[in-house]
Amino acid sequence: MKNAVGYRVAVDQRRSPSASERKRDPERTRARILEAAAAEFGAKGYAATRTTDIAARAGVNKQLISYYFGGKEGLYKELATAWHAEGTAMASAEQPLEDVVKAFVMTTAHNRDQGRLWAWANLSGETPPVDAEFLRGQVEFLRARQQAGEIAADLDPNMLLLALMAAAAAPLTLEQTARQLGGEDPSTPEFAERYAEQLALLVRHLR
Amino acid sequence: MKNAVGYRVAVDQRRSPSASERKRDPERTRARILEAAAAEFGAKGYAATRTTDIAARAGVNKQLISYYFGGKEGLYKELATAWHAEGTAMASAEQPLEDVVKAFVMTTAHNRDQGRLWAWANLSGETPPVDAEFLRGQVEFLRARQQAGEIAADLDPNMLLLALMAAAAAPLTLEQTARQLGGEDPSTPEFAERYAEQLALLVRHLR
DNA sequence: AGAAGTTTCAACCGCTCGGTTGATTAAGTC
DNA sequence: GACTTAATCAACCGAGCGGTTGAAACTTCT
Repeated sequence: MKNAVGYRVAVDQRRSPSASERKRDPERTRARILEAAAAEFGAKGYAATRTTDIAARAGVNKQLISYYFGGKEGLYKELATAWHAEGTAMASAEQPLEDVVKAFVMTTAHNRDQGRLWAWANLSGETPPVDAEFLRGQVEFLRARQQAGEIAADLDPNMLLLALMAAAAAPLTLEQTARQLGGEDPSTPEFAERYAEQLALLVRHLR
Repeated sequence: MKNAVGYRVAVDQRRSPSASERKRDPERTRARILEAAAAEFGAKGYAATRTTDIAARAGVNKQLISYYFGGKEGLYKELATAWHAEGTAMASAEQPLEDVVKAFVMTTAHNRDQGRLWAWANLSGETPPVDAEFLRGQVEFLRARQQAGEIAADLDPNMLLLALMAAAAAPLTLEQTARQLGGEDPSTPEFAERYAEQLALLVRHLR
């Protein structure tokens, strides 16, 4: 079982009091910390995040961060090296490109914390937690769609993927500029919906 | 006269020794600090930047940051509220859209520090240092191009601008992902050139 | 040249923050 | 129920960082 952040949680259930009412529950604590950390790191970036804030949000003592993850950095790394499963799945099918792009946007719209983490990592020069596997798959997908005549032949799949990913993540990565632009809040599901629609429209013009 | 960062420098020249050989030169010092700060803030973001590093890079004593800018935050704000002149100019003409997009990419390719600063600001939730004026101008430009039949009628200029800006800045904001993608260094002028070409190609398909 | 003001610097200060320590409490074991 | 082990917490610690201080070095003015 995985929680929102993608971590194993409460695997074995053999003790009497049900997991939810136990006073001490390491799995739950771990999960809480991870969730809080994703939110904090996502919101402020690694350097500006305070371990105290993570602990407070998780409702636990800050020492537990060291206890479970070996400190701030360990916690961050755990977060960074672990979400692969989520996004990877949705790729590679024979769906039309526009649907894939739409899904892309909606994925970033939920999982905002993950997406922002990815953006932070990119800016700070870390190798972001997206395996090359996934990227290659997406490029191949684009190439296939191109061969199928769904994308103009003069476009380089690599470059196109880069542009599309950036565009899809724009409501996250350029949240403030987006807000300046339309006056509305780009973090709402409604905005994501409309934006996804527009991007889909855009790629439809690429054939 | 303005230096690379856009600040007034060496305004009056009435003292005997030429500015370049003076031992003490407040304008030069200010300019050096600003340049170093842009590089450091751009590279690591506000929180992770150390004033010591800025001073070292500028080759001056760190106290001068307080002396001239009232501390780290003052320095940052100075940097943030000041570059308008640069980008604003290049907009609004009657050029074809593809050329504008190309120029967009190339602008981010030079001025990397400024662009990264903008990206950091966006992520950290500050209102980024691009005045609404400029953005409105760009939207109007897109609308005009649309009316001229250069862009499909079903696209919303606001959304399109957001997507295009994100895409144009991708080699900056998604530098690491871009590197993973093509194996090559996305910070080189050559890459920017090719990427700009591709984006231009892309928008050409939007009509 | 000498005074006055400006610019620069080395040393220092206080605070914040991540991490550690050692005690306390709950859970599992026999 | 005693004993062992795991989980949690409050208090403390040292490093690192941004900022301040006070004096020295340079410029300008008269």
